[in-house]
Amino acid sequence: MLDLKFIVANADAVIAGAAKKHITCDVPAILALDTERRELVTALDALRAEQKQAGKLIAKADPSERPALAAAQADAKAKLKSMEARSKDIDAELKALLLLVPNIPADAVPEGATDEDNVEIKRWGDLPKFDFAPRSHSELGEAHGWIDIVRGARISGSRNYVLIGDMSLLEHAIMRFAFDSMVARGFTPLSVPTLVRSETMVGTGYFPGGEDQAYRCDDRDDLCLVGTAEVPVTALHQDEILDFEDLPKKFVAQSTCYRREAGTYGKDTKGLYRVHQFQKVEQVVIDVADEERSLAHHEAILGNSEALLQSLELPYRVVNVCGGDLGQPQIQKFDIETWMPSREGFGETHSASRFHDFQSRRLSLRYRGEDGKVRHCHTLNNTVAASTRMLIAIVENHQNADGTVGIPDALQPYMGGRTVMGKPLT
RNA sequence: GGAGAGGUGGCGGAGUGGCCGAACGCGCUGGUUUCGAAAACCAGUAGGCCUUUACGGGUCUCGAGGGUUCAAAUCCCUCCCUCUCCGCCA
Repeated sequence: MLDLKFIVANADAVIAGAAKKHITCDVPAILALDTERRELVTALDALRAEQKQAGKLIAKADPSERPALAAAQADAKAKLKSMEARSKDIDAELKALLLLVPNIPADAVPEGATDEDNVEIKRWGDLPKFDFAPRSHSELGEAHGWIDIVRGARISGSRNYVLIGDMSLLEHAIMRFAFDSMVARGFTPLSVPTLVRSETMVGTGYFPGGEDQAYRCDDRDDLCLVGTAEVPVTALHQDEILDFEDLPKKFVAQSTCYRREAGTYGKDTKGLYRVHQFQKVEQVVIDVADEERSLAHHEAILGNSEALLQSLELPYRVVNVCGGDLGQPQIQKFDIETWMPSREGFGETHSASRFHDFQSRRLSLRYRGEDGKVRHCHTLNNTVAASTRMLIAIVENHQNADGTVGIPDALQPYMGGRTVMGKPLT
């Protein structure tokens, strides 16, 4: 959410920002409502002041005079009531409109409509050259009995899976390696709820707009399953005023992630690429409202994930996500795409976002600055490792001609010291 | 799921209709004192909104939302949350 005062003062920039993101929002309606709101609040406050004074006079007056004085307040009372009702309506309308205004993308965000317009800014690693026909992770998974899609679907419907044996171990190995490496970098490990109130989904910017992508419990509980630990972690200090000495706060959390993937029928149906549930280690940074510091954090959290991919010996590229492919809340986003031989291309594995105070304003996440002033924090986050897409990349990139898979050095300690998984396929 | 208790400022904790945005204590900040520190003493110390060049003024908020009243932290209703006991349970 943007600051209403900021929108009023910078309406053109807000409109231009929304256009760059290809998102529609009604700024003129917001301006009109705000004008009405100001006039109303001024009048309302004056009336309330009168009312309070009158009340105090009644308290001091002789009891015999009270009924008459009280009766004289009837008009003011009625007027107050209708003004308050109107005021509440305006606030509600304004809030609803405000929640739909997107954050303004940074100048460095490229113009564009879809992910095809994202701009590659970096490439690392040599693409694997196979002197045999490489197998997809689905083929390897099936041949080794590592992945069971059929039973996954039988239990839980399409886009569900069961990992078996070494594949399950490898999943745990990746998650633990990712988690440990972030703790080693000074991030505070967190175990958080994956079931959150819809209010928290609004606070982090997923609602309104993303309802179709989230699983929601039934009406008995107003709870949603999160699509990422970003949600509970960013919301950890909501409604608080933090001390600037305690910032930045850097968190790492592993969680199960649930995604409905509505509207993706027929897309990426094979294998583990697009699934309803996976594990993910996520990094979140909360800091003071300083653009330079936010930028530095953004580079740092991007670097953290790059380091992970490098130690897993996986080729990847970094793209600067274009305006049209940016979500409503982000100032800027860098995606890391890791090479996946079966796709004969790079597949998105990481997403590093910078929000400035967009989320913290919704969450009422603030800090007291050195000057004593209270401001909204800046927030950022990035994937460290998402289980299924990492599994795809590792298994496909490190496969051998005989169908075995080399375990990257970094993961070997987490795999009982083994260097290879799977028996040679005939 | 059943029964009960409770949600007040950074924390503890008063306050059961008007003088309460809120006693008192702790904490924190500034000052006095001191060679320095501690202690003591004095002062200050929530946030949102409107208004004002500024100083300031006004208003709202005592878990959330409604209601009663001239007037609500205080009375009534609904919801949320926490705690205790019982039941169930990984």
